[in-house]
Amino acid sequence: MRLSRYFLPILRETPKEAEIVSHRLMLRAGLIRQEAAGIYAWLPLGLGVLNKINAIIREEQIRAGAIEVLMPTIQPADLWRESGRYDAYGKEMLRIVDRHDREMLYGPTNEEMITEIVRAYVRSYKDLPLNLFHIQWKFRDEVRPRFGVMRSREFLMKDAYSFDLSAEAGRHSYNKMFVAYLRTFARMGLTAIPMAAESGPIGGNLSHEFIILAETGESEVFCHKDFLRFEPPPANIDFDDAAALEAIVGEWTGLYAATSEMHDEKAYGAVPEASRVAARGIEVGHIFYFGTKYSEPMRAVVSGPDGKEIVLSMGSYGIGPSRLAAAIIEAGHDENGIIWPEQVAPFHVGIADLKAGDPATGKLCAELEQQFENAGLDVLLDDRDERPGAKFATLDLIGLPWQVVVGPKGLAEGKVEVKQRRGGAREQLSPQDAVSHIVAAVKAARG
RNA sequence: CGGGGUAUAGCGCAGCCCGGUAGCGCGGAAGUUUUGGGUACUUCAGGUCGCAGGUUCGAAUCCUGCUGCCCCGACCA
Repeated sequence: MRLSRYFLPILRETPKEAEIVSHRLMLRAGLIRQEAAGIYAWLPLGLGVLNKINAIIREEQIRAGAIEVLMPTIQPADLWRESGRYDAYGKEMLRIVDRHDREMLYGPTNEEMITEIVRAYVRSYKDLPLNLFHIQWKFRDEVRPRFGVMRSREFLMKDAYSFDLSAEAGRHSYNKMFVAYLRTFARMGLTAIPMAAESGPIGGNLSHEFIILAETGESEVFCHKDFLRFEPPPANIDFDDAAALEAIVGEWTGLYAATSEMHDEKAYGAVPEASRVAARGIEVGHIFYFGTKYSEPMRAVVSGPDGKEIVLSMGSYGIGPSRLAAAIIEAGHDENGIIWPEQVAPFHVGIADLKAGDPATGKLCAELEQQFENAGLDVLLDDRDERPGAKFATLDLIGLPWQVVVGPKGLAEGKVEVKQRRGGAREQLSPQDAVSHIVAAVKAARG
């Protein structure tokens, strides 16, 4: 992609409404634009990140056996009357009336709808277990949206819903998602720690929040230091091996970890002092097992082997991709801008043509661009007629993991400068070495 | 929803107290200059001063009402 033909509205100054670093950088780097309180448009660079996050989530959901669907944003109120949540939900639910005076709502979540779908088609125990997920925009009319897309009213959400014949099978489904989440966040370059959680308005009795540590996190968290060294489960894990999954979950829940709401001073005190971590965290995922909370009132049942009716056991599993984009920035930035991990970077490499219009630098830049693209990397070529300083500042701000600087000085010696955004290390390499070096590094990071 | 702010050019702000018809920096356009870490200078374009009403010869400025947005708290993926 040529920057001269792209849409990258970067801001030199920080809009005053942005308090936390991810919000500031998302506005400055041209990722998002606020359209109303807690409602954002995603600009090309931001959408690029969001799509990469979604792709990782989708891959890991499918790996764990979940199947993708897409449910609407607008739902009929009657569905929510069945579960009793229409009156229970309160003002956070955006209620709307259509031209026929039918009561509708902009969905804050989809348990009722997925239960309606499953009960309509699934009649036999042979059709289970089933886990359906979707990635869709949701709306919660927060009293006070803030921190940009970290706590917005409209937000993108991956939600998976599991259906099982028994609580025990439901537990296995829960564990599948638990393990999938460990892999998902690790692949985004994040260390997410599962913490015991309140199940809130969704209901249920088994629940974990996945929290990443960040100074600007919204909640106070306490955990054992060893979590920061845990390795995520491998890609070839057998999701049908219930015992193996239970062992992994056991390992990841064996050490103390809790948010302030669930904090137990006594249990935390039992952790050796040198291993205690008290920090702030951002919730990026939340999983629940809630049994028959919705299937019972909504009559989601199947016939068992003996012909008797079985009420389905359910769980739901959320990840907020839009919030994750901000969380990843909170976890990776410096004074100059964003530092994207390779796996979610909107472009893997940025090429700066320091003398746009010069035939020699232009030719080499075009060749480099082509070679990176041939290797499957996403490339942004800054071919604008700008001063070198402006190009360096732009590349640092938007945080692409690798920068290749092509200028007349280096070219005279047959070299280009390769800079790694994280850490800032720079070296002079031949164009060929630059390509192979970066391609190898990106492939290694992608795993 | 309680408390506190704020609204003037794309962004950041001054002007308001003491009413006289709008300004600065950045950004944008044109040009000169510069050429490896947001260069310097010149010129230009761009604003129903959030909206509605009122006071006044005259309102960005004073008064009333409304709305948007932000911050603190409570709440929350």
